[in-house]
Amino acid sequence: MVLKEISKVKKENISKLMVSFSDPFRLEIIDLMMDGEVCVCDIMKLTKLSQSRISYHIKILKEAGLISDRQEGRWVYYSLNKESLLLIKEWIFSLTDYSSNRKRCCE
Amino acid sequence: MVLKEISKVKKENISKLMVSFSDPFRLEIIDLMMDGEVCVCDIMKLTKLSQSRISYHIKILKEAGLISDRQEGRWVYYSLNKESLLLIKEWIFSLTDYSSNRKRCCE
DNA sequence: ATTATACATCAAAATAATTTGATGCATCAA
DNA sequence: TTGATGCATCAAATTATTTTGATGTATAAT
Repeated sequence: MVLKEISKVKKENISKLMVSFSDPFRLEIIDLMMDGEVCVCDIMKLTKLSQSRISYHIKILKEAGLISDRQEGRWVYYSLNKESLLLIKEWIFSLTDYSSNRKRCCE
Repeated sequence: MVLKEISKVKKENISKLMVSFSDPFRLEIIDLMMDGEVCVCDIMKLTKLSQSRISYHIKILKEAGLISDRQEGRWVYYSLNKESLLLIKEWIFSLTDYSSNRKRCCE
């Protein structure tokens, strides 16, 4: 699969996912989620970011489809979304596998 | 490998790479490079972006270490940098493979 | 009922990224 | 050596993102 063969919808998904990866604090949050579900309060304890700041970044991640949430009482648990991760993986593969047939331009 | 086990230097590289992926025009440029080397003039023809605008995005990609350049006369040819792609690949793997040992938080 | 907790959302302020148009610097052709 | 081409770089203007602090909503404990 080559990037340009990816459907427009998928491309937009990938674009949003990449934007969601482009902030260091979001990378930190993603990092935390690799150990399993976390709630905002956990992230507050572990990162010292303010609550609304975390909620903001969570929203970006959610809108990119990267994370899912699950409410339990007053808590909302967030976790990484496998499908999105696979989409990214697929895309990265298309990037890394491209270059067997590279050619010189302007010829 | 887990994200938090990645060295600080690598993390910063990944962060820069992700930022470099976070713009739709840069994704387009990357897309073009998947067919092989391109010069700015090629990108101009193929995308209708202005020259300085392309140079700006090229600079971001270059500073992230994602692309390499090669000058030939008046032309500068850009191409994707395999090593960076592998770094990303490694990172994505750590993300997708994490979740076998997920646990509930706050326990 | 009242109060506290967990989180979302909002508007304003602060900060950062992008675009534009101009200028500069090599390289090359005439 | 003059003029054209390919590209980099710059400052200013534009646009987008992030942060902050306040307020709102739902849940749950007292």
